Amino acid sequence: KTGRRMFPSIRVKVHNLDPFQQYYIAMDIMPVDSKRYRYLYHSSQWIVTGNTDHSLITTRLYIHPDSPCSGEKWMQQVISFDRVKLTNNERDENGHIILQSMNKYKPRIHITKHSPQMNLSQMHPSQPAEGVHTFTFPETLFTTVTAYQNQQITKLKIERNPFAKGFRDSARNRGILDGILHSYPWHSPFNHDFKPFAVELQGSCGSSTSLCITSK
Amino acid sequence: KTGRRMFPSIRVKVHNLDPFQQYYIAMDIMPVDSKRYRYLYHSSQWIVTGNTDHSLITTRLYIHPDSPCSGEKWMQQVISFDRVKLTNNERDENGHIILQSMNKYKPRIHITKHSPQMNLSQMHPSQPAEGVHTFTFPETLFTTVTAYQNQQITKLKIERNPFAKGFRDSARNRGILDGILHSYPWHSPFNHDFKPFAVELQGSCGSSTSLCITSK
DNA sequence: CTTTTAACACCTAGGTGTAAAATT
DNA sequence: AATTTTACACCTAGGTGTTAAAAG
Repeated sequence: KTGRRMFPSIRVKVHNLDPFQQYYIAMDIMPVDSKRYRYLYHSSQWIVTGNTDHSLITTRLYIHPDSPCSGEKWMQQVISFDRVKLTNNERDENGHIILQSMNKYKPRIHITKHSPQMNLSQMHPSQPAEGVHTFTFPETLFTTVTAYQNQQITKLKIERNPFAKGFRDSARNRGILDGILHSYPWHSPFNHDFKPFAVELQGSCGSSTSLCITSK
Repeated sequence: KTGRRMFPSIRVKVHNLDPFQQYYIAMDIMPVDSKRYRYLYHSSQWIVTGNTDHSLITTRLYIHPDSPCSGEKWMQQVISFDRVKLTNNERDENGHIILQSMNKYKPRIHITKHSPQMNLSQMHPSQPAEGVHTFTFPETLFTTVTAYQNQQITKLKIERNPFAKGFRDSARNRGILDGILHSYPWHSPFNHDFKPFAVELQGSCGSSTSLCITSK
């Protein structure tokens, strides 16, 4: 039970940080509703099949391994969350993010100044903590699964994830993927399925501060 | 030019930290003298062949990747520095520790409380900084090389380093290593050679504070 | 019936000493 | 002649979807 990475991983760029200030950057994943879904293969759509009580599980926070780091260095790089791992094991002891299968989720990015009195555990509750700036991107909404429900997603993963290279059949899939990639350039959990998004969209910007974050 | 790990890696246990205080733990490597050495194969010993000016190179600090971390968690685990990398490239830009070949060095372990006004760069100069506790272990003294000078060291590495398993010839080397291991249970750089040490020795203890560190 | 688990072959990524070549 | 660099085969370590079995 080691957990699984998300495949198209979350990658962001940050702007307008204070170059000389130290910051923590972290990610967590919030449910978008309290519904459980099922995929209808013949009609290629997700339908609601029940309810989920998310209030029982504490959301876990993934602190970016470069934290803490100066604003200058954060802004120089594309910040990748490709090492974050997801699990559906509610008793997980490896610090992975715990999600429930067949539910919809959306990742959040948190940025906060590095100060000793700031407890990182203050970052992830639903109520925003003082001094923590949180950003989400609508296009990163995804549905968790333990087995792929959609052959297009499977093909996308095999073709784009380097670790799945062993399943590539370049001759057969050539051309087929082009249309898929255009509408499904994104995302995933333990095993997964997700909504399309438009590439190069701007993410939400914190208007009350000078922090700004962009999806990349 | 990626640098090389040290093989028997530095592994320490710490005691008497404040469980609720945050600490940084780091390592650097100091020259033990200003001499350059050569190995005499026929007499199996190192002799002085010249001088080295270490004052031109700034010592680099390897901050343990778990830093910063609470005293409680530091004390729970064996702290391993197996990921530190050494290089002889004076223009290295990967943050590796820069050493010169055919010289003698000794690693140092630094522990300091995590406070925002503490600049980590204060840790590694020769003059100890305020609030930084430094420990060394005589048994970890080693000599740097680019090619092994001693067949016993080569055999030790092949037999003990998991990444060198491909060179093991269990039939031929069986028994030969026993005597070697008893007198050479230690250490290494880019490529390397090193002095013996007695296992289970206690390391130096900071008597002016309650910090205590033990080689493990 | 649907969903989850576990073992698996097949990859990426990177740490070894070796041996030949290059450097000094 | 001594030392360093480079490409290499051979490992460890770990991330894929697949598949059959297990669980519900």
